Amino acid sequence: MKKSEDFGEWYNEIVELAGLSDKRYPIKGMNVWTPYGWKIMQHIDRYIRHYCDDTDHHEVLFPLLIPENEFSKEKEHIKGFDAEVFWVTHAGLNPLDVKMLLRPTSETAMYPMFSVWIRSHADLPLKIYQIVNVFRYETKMTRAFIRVREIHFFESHTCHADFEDAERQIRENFEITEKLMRHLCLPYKVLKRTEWDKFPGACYTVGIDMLLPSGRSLQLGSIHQYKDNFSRPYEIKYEDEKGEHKYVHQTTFGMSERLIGAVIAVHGDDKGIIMPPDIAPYQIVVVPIPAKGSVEEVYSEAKKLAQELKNNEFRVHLDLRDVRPGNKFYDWEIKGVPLRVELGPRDIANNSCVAVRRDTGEKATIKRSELQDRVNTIIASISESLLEKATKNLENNIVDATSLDNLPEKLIRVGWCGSEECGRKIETTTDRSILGNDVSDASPRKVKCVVCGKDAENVVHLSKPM
RNA sequence: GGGGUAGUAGUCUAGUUUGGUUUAUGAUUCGUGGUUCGGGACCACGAGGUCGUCGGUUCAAAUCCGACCUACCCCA
Repeated sequence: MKKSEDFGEWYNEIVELAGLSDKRYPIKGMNVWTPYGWKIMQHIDRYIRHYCDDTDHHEVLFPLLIPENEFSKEKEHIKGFDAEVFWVTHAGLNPLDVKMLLRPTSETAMYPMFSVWIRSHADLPLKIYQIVNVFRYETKMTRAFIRVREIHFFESHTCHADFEDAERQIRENFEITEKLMRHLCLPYKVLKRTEWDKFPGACYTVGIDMLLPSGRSLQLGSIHQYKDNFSRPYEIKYEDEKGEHKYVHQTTFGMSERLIGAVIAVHGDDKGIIMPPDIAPYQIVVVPIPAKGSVEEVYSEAKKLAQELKNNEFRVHLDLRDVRPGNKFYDWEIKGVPLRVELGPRDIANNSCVAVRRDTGEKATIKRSELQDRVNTIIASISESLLEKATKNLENNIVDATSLDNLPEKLIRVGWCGSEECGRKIETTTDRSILGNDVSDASPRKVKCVVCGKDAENVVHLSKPM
């Protein structure tokens, strides 16, 4: 189980051993969420709900099925998704006149309703989101959380009076992303996609990208400016103060279960995964160390200890299984519980316990009277150091290049004049994709286009996407 | 998009070359009882399989043939 030797194999093995998902369900790319993995996802969803609600988005739930005629209204959009939809062609024994599809994303489910809901400028902005599963017929090899056919994700959809207000929404989405990623201890890049790589139907697309240990990039989410590209075919109009009828401007924002894949990939080590404390199903596991003659005493003290920690708002698991302590240590290390607290006869005699950090392996003997403070400090420090380590790692894997020869398997930055001709050339000669320029970079440097040599304003990131 | 390899208890695996005495092998896992417990314990007894699915060849198929499903790999 060496992470550095074969990342792909390590990843599959860890997902299975840690009990995050079961891929034995007999449909390709449709895995079962097992309890431990689902708990992680629910913690992530909880933060998504919190930050969406906090910014006046409202949660909704649209039907899974979309009729074919609604799906077909925006022509770029169908072109982009046609090849990867699952169709419902029959109801009972009867073939359907109008086929239905399993949503690959919900624009075409929601927008007919938006057109009914929105009448006046007073109805704007409309900001909604939902947390659902979507279906995409992936033909490539699937991988738990990273490439699946049934995807758990959240999508927010907004409608605005004009382009500027939609732009404001996109800036708000960047802020939500930052807060969310902080809980996951994940560094990331916000990169504006090329014209030929944008979401089908969008005016522009911004990707939220991170880097895997293999050197490939992984897109964790995306934010789209639609302008009025969808509101025209779907007739989403409002009447402004002057009585004029105008089309709304729209945005979407989404992130998926890939976030879990990223957490595993970035923080994990040879012993297993390491859960960031904010999303860990259990932040602390209490392992009693019984000894001949003191079993009852150790167990009852361990129960007290666990309850004490629970009272201090930690998510705690007390492991009373009848297996040896060493066995439990290995199990919880694979599952990545941030902090392990051991309690044996020696500790009881000293009125203390032993705390072991999952990320560094550091052991500390803690007086029971100081338990709450010390544990608080350690948990906070684990979050900090996970983010710090991951950030350093990302920075060390970004390389500025002035030519396209002999590029390492990292995130490459090069100058690009912005022309499609040069862009395509960059992609074909390097066998990489242009992920785009960093939208958070406020002071663009003067560079030359790596292909034509002209002055360029775009410093774009290249990588091989997962 | 094109090609390749594989599928035998929860998991890994022997057996497939050359169809027929292996009761389909072994380990692990699981269950019960006991001794244990500060980094993967041990003893005893027990449980677990339509050999991926469907069809074909044959007196006879885990074994040969075909399709499909699934997993994994390589190339574009």
